[in-house]
Amino acid sequence: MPTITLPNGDKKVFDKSVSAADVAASIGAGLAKAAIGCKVDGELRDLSSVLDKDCALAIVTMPKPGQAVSADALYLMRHSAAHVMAEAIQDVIGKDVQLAYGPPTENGFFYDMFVPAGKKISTEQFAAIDKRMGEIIAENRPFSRYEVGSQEGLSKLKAEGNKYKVDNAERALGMPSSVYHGKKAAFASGNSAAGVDNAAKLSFYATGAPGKNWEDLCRGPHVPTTGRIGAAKVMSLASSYWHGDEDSDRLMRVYGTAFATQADLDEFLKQKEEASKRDHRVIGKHLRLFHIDEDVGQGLILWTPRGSIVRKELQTFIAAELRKQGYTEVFTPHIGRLELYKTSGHFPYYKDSQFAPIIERDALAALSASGCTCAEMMNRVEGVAERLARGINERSGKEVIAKDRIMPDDKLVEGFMLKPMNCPHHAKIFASSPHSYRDMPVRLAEFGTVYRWEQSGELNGMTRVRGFTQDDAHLFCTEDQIPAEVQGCLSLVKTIFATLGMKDYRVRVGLRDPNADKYTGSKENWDKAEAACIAAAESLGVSFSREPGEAAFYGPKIDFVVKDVIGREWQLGTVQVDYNMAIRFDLSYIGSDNRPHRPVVIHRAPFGSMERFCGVLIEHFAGAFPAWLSPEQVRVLPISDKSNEYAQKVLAALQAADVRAAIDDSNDRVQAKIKIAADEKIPYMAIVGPRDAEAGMVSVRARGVEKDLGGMALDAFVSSLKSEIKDRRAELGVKP
RNA sequence: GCCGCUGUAGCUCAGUGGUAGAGCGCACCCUUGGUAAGGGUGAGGUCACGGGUUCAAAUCCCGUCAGCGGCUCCA
Repeated sequence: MPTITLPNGDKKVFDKSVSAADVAASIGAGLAKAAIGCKVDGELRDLSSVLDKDCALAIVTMPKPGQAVSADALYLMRHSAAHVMAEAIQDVIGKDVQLAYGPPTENGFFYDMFVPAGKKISTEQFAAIDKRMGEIIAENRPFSRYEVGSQEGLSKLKAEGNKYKVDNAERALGMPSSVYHGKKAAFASGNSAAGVDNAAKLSFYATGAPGKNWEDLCRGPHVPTTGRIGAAKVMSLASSYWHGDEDSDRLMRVYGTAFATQADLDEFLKQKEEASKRDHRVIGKHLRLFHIDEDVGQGLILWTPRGSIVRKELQTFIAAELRKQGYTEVFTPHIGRLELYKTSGHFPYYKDSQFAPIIERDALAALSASGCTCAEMMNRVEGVAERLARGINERSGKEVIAKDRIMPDDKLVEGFMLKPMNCPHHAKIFASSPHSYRDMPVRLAEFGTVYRWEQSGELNGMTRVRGFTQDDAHLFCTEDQIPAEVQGCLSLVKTIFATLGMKDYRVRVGLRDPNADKYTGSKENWDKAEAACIAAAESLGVSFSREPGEAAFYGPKIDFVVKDVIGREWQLGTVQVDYNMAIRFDLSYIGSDNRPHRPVVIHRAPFGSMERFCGVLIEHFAGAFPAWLSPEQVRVLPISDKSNEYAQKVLAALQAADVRAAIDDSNDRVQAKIKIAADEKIPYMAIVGPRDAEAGMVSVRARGVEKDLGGMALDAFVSSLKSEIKDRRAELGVKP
């Protein structure tokens, strides 16, 4: 006798168990028709779910025309569309394509599958797959759920010979996987297979009739019939790894999406296309902001004159803020000896993500004379590295700290490394002179360029590169100073985001994993540092997430993350507390007790890197920078040659006021000049003709405004613009 | 690094086995025009690079490099 509570609070009592569809029908024919699923006590379920006890029920419906589709409805459609796509692919490519895992995602769904050798899925088959999906949807076959006992289900899947589905089933049953033994196997529960109760069920969904139509192991839920999938489309291909484990099987991931209506799908595709026009790689080329040249190398940014202005303005801006906060500026070279990185721990441990060492000339000549090949040379370098990694002195057999691990008579190949981080150089500056507690904190800032060997497939415009300049600083402070210093770093980030009008970011506070013991430093220190990070994040006034396990092994951190136009997330600013570096470099300061103490180091980069930040900023503004950042702030447009002379006078006045201005004295008509300047996102146009010349005026146009603002006296225009630039205003505000 | 796709003029792209194309941009000429592209003429290409198949390759095949979308990674 279940009592069903509806979202509006109404209660319905039934004298026997009913399905959610029955309940919908009892409310109204319209609801029954629109229903595609339900939520029972907050859990999304099939519409056919049987309700045999009291519960709260909400019916999930297709939207009415003009109504927004609910996230639950989209989830059901996309989860169902993944089945339809998988069936279509098996029809088009072959039944021997083995399905692995196919969940809904933020904008659609994907299905990972193993494609046997000799077969492949390519975009050329998309049309055929789409067509077959359309047919399956048109057939309006029911999604039929059936359950079998766990042992029976497992035998069934094993007989089908698809180890991925066996793995899924075992995970669903809380068993350790019998087929996957990779590095991510640990998450399976500790139950033994023998302990699994056959009363536990596995659910399957047939797209049609069980035993007759296509089916898949799946926990559901789904829409009632394929026809309830409004519109679906296969989107793209990628490779993926089973369990995300790169040592494991490589799978093919097929992405698709589904929407309630074809119009929604078309709108989604259109939005994607519009977003791609804001892409910093597209705008950067069009506005000549940066260039990447094959001959220079992938992931290496060439800042063109226009882009360099944007970067320089940002650097000038932040440098002024740093002076206010008592930073001192330093300069350090782009390379350092391997010794330095043995101390810091960058070499050899992270050699896969660094450029190969630069071997000294004499060593290179000696190696070359002895017939040493390049490969052997690396072995010589890395042979040392291996002994270092073992941390054992081969003679004494004792464990030693990093620097002492090299035996004095070791025929070490000397060399340098392109710096992957600035901190070792800064640590050496700190160590170069004694410090009293009275000097602390010592804040060393540098726009330091670092180089990292990112995997080629990971490179992306300005946002993921192999050489980049961090607006880096290291704050050497006492334990007590951590909260105030972290606070200061965050206020810097806040100032930057506020000045640029960036509101759409999220903040992650990386904390210890409570169950791991990989962390450097005492528990008490960590507690204090974590509390300082959380308090600082709270003071930002924006929501943030606490992420246990996301701390670096050397300390907690606060990261600022923004999305690009395609929806990918990029980390920009970061603040990290580090207990480790001072130990590695044996840094100290003299306390009031006249004894040496360990400082704590805070690494921080409010922009993150100039490259990534500018890339994100280009997309944020769609290339339409505020006046203070614009490479060209005003373009002077003479009506005709007859006004060129006055235009030159206007240009000179602007330049004398440090305004970045240019003149368009081509023989285009003024209409064309306006179009060109608008395309180039120039903030202001000063149009001058004989009338303006006579009155000492300019006719002003502001970017984004359909018609001209009217005439202004030249000096009023210049001074108004100057103050807008000086104040770094985010909006264009010059008005007659 | 992995999977799929792509690489033709400075830019955006057409060209699918038979003499390399368009628009924009650029140069020059005409036009001297008051608010989102006036007109004409012209220059510009080892069709990413290296092999192969073929009488013949931008086009088909193999390899390399680079770009794009994902995966993995990101001290």
